[in-house]
Amino acid sequence: MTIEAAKQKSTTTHAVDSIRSLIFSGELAAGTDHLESELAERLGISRTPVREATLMLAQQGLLEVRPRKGVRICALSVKDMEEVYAVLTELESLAAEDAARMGYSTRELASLKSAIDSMDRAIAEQNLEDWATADDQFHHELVRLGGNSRVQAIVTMMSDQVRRARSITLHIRPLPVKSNEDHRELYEAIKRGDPLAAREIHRRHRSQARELLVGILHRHRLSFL
Amino acid sequence: MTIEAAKQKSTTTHAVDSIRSLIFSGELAAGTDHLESELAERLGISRTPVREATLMLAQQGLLEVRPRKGVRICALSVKDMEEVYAVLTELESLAAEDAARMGYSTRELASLKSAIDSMDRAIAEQNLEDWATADDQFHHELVRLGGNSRVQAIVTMMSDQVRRARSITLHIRPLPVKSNEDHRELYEAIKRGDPLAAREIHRRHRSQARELLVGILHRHRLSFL
DNA sequence: GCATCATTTTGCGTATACATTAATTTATCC
DNA sequence: GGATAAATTAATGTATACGCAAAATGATGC
Repeated sequence: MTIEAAKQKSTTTHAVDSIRSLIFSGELAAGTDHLESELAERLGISRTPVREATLMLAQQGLLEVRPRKGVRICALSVKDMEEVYAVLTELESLAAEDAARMGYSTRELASLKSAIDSMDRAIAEQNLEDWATADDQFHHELVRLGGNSRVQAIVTMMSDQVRRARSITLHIRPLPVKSNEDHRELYEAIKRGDPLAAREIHRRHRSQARELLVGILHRHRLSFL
Repeated sequence: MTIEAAKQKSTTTHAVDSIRSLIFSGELAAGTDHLESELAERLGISRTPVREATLMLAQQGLLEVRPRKGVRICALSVKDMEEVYAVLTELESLAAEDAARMGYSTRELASLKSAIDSMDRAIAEQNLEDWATADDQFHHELVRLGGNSRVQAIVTMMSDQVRRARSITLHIRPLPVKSNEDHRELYEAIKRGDPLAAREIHRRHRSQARELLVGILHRHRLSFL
């Protein structure tokens, strides 16, 4: 572990991080309402940074500000997940295409490779949490390599929503073995500089992931989470 | 014109709108810095709603909050415009595809058609401002018909950036005649329910628009605006 | 007993006050 | 004269105070 100066965050930043965590951990459950004053007290800070934090999180689609009713944590319907997956499919495919066009060296692709290896290991050990973490890392690396900062920002936002849904669905879906074959194939396409192949491989990958997830949600009657 | 109750906006909302306008009109020029207190005084309000507004606008990519230096209005480099166009190309093409899949009636496509007609008229009259307005309307309608609310939100954000660049480039570029042929062709594809054609037509359209704009920016040495 | 109106409470939006820290200026030392 | 350090200023981040409007509660009339 690296030694880092304890970077002092502003209270507003702390509020953003804390509220995000509370949402992801489910302590602020989807669909529930929470007053500014309640959140402020919970975090031991005043309403001002809480307000600023909620405004930002609202822009990010994690909650809704409803005057006098408190902020409502966004519930994710199946339609929401379909929307999110559609956006991710498009933008990550673009990133894959762009990444393949960049002519990255093996060294520059090391972190992508490393993410894939981590996923392999996690699957071998049947450790779903590790797999999910590595999967996040893979997708994050992919868009980083794509080099479009706006795509990165959007994908990060959308990935947040996927992560929320996945915390529910992770344990009721099959081991994502095929998923990893796709990732390797994509890695190869990027390494050999084949933009169109990279694009199509990832597009297919995301489509299948989308259908898998939507299928699960429907079968388990998880229309909202 | 419909009679509407003058909806009373909150001061924060007013601040967001005002600062946006000031940015679009160029009164807050790209690359310039502005203190919270300066903006507050300018708008005749306190710092609180200004802060909230700037935080939101920062999330939307229109400005950057730089502690102790004031907020900096984002300058758009050629790379920025390329990024924006890349995102728009992907997401609008998706919207076109989805719209074609919806099986909309002629009546439901009326506003799209109307936008195209407005563009035709504007071109005939060589009225570039009207053309730009109609073009915005067209793209807005297109993503609305696509039915993905996240795509709509993202495209709206990106369109803001295009609009800023366009206010500079509008008068130094050729009359967008070809552009309108594309729009008609897309309209037809959506009407007859041909998703793949709709997707490809719009993709091509956006690619060309992107190359046109980037070419202009380069030729005129407009690396930043 | 129910509806309507008055009253009270609550939560939010905004302003303001205050503390903190970065930037700037000034003074001092070599 | 230049550099360094102290002092001052300035801008932000945060807390608090306040007024208003919506919701909730209670009272009154029928």
